[in-house]
Amino acid sequence: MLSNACQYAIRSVLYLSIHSTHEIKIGVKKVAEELETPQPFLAKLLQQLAKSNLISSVKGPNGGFYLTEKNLENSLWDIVKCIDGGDKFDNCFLGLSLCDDSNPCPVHFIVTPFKDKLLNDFRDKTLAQFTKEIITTRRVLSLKDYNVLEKK
Amino acid sequence: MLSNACQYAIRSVLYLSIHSTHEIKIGVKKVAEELETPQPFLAKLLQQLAKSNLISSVKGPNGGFYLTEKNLENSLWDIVKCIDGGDKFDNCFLGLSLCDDSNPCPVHFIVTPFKDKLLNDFRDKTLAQFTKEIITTRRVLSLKDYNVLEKK
DNA sequence: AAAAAAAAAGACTTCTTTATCCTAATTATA
DNA sequence: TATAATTAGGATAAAGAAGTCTTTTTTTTT
Ligand code: FES
Ligand code: FES
Repeated sequence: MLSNACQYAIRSVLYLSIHSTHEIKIGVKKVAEELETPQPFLAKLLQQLAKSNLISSVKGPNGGFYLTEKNLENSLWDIVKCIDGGDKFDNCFLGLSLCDDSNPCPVHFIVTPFKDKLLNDFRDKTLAQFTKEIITTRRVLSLKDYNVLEKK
Repeated sequence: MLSNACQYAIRSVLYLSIHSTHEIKIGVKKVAEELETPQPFLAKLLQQLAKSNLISSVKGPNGGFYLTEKNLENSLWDIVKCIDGGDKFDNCFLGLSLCDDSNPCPVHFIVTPFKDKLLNDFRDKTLAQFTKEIITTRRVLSLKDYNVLEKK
């Protein structure tokens, strides 16, 4: 559904949203390590997000990426739009050129409620809200330490 | 979610399920035209489906593809398994290496109910049942004539 | 002012998916 | 039996996505 790139981007922004502030900037290297994503590829994505003012960045020593209060007012949907484009959820699940209630494909009414719900969630919640939920409900952004935990 | 190839395959099988019988076989050319899919590409897919005994075929004049009673007992999921592989729905929506209730990503509990429902629908209904539904509820497999209809 | 650390930018490579083309094998029918 | 229609199979091409590498620019620190 979402491209690889977009998945990386979303997880990165959420990561920054949790761990960065204006004072604590985080470099690509760190983010890529924590999320286990290819570093140079992620760098491109963060650049693109920064260019679209979805995240903030500062060059030079102790520089890096971070989110401002304003950045936190954006939604996950803004990230998807930036990386994958805004028509990502418009397509018919079976590849019809148009997804439409009046010409529904055989799985249309199974798929659309879900798409609508997801789209709403992505569009209506700010990153700030989303992040708060992530923290209180202990959602994970990386399975980096999963094996370690299992070994215990 | 599903690959292009798999979407074509599903629509083709449903098309055959509606329009073909042992007596009425349908060639790739016809199917590709009706569904507006690239012909040689679709040919490959139908070959693959035939090889896996999901559809039947006969060569030569008046030959083509069709579904037997037995073919109709298969499910959409069988088609997905044949073309995209059986792990298609296992992946985490945000790209974590594992999708799992005990290490849920931020959208896990939004996404999984849908995936489960879809997977059940795909797995539990036979093509025969599915097709019956398609006919009684007038679902569409192609928007070939959509523009024509609009023009009227 | 120099050096070092980081992001920004662009060119390039690799991999996967999608799609096409050509030839062979099979079968009905004239 | 010859011919034509049609699937089967293999090789190849084109496009897009994913990922890498190198150079430039900016900024902090010494
Ligand atoms: S028409 Fe296929 S999902 Fe809406
Ligand atoms: S863990 Fe991400 S969708 Fe299940």
